[in-house]
Amino acid sequence: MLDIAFIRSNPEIIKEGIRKKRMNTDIDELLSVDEEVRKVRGEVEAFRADRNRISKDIPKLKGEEKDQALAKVKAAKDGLSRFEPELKKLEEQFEKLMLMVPNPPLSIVPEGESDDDNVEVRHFGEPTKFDFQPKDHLELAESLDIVDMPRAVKFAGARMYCLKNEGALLEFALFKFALELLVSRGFQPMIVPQLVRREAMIGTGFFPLGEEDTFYVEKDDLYLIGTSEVPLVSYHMDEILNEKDLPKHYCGYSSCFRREAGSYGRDTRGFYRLHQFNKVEQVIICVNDPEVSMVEHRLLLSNSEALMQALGLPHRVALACGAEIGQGQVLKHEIETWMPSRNRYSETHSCSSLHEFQSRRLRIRWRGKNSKVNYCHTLNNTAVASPRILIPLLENFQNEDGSVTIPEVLRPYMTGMERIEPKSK
RNA sequence: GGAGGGAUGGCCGAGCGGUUUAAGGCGGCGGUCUUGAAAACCGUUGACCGAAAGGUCCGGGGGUUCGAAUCCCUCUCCCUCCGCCA
Repeated sequence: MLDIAFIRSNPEIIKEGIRKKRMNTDIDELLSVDEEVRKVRGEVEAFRADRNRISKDIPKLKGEEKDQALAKVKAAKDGLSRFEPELKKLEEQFEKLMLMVPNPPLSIVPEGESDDDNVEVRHFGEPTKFDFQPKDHLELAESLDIVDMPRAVKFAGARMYCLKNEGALLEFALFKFALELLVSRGFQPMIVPQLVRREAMIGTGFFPLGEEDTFYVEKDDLYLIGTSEVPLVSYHMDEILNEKDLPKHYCGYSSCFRREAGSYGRDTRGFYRLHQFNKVEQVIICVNDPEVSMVEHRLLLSNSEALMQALGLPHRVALACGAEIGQGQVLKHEIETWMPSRNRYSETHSCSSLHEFQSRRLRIRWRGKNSKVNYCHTLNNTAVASPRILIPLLENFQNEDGSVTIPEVLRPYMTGMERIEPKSK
């Protein structure tokens, strides 16, 4: 959510942001409702002021004077009953429209229509060359006996899977490694609720636009999170934080659930697009200074790059173009990792700055030395998400004999194992 | 699931129909003192909308009343006991 005062005085900046993000939000409608709300609110407040002023004197009055005062209050109340329902209706409409307004992207965000227009910032390593015919990750995983998709689909439906044997161990190894790396860099590890209230979904900006992509538990009116960003940011909802306690650096581990509505038939093979996966996510809450949050953004990015470098996975860092940036984000970098079977770099990490977008919705504020209260900035980035990360890991580190070499940094978490060997059938 | 109790400013906590303009404490900020700090003392300090006048906010929503933090209904959450259970 943005500041209505800012929208009011800079509608062209908002409209330009909408254009750059290739969205279609009607700002003029919002502004006209805003004007109407303020007009009607003025009426209502005048009647309320009347009522309050007259009521105050009533206990002191007697007889005819009292009757006159009561009549005046009645007139004010009649006025209120005329305008209050209208105000309420307008305010509801206003709130609804405010939730739709996108955060304008920073000027450094490139123009573009799709991820083909993302701009590479730097890269690590080179696309892997094979002197044999490489297998894709699903073939590898099946021959290594570390996955069972058909059985998962049998009892849980499409886009479901079971990781087994070294696959299950590998996932735990990745998460343990990621958590230890982040903890060593001062991030606070968190295990968080994976079912949340609607408020948290709206507050973090996933609703109302992303509602179709979310699993809903109707009986308890709770939603399954699509990322631990939701609980980690909502954690400080309705709080006023002290400047000395900022920035907050969190790393949360959770399962993530996504309906992937509208993606039928896309990325159906293997580990790329699934209804459920696990992820270590980084979240930062800091003061609302764009320069400070830019420094934090770079920190988030560098953490994930360090992790990918330690794993030895070839990847590139790309600046996401306008159309690829979500409603609330002002800046997004992706880490795209080389996936031989796709013969391209594909997204494994998404690093976002949201400025005040989430903190305004969740009322997360901070108090500075001058006692002034401001909204915070929030940021987030993937540390590692599995099984998607297993695509480049299995594919890039496969050997001609069908085995897969385990990255050295993960071996301590896998009883020293160096390779996963194919199982003979 | 059953029975009771509760939710008040950044935090703790009083108030239970009209000088509440929400007491008091803690914390924050400013000052005195000090080489500096601590302690002590003095002052100051709720959030939101509005250009202002003013208005709104005592968990959310609704109601009673001339007037509600205060009374009634309802929802959510927390605590205690019982039941069930990992």
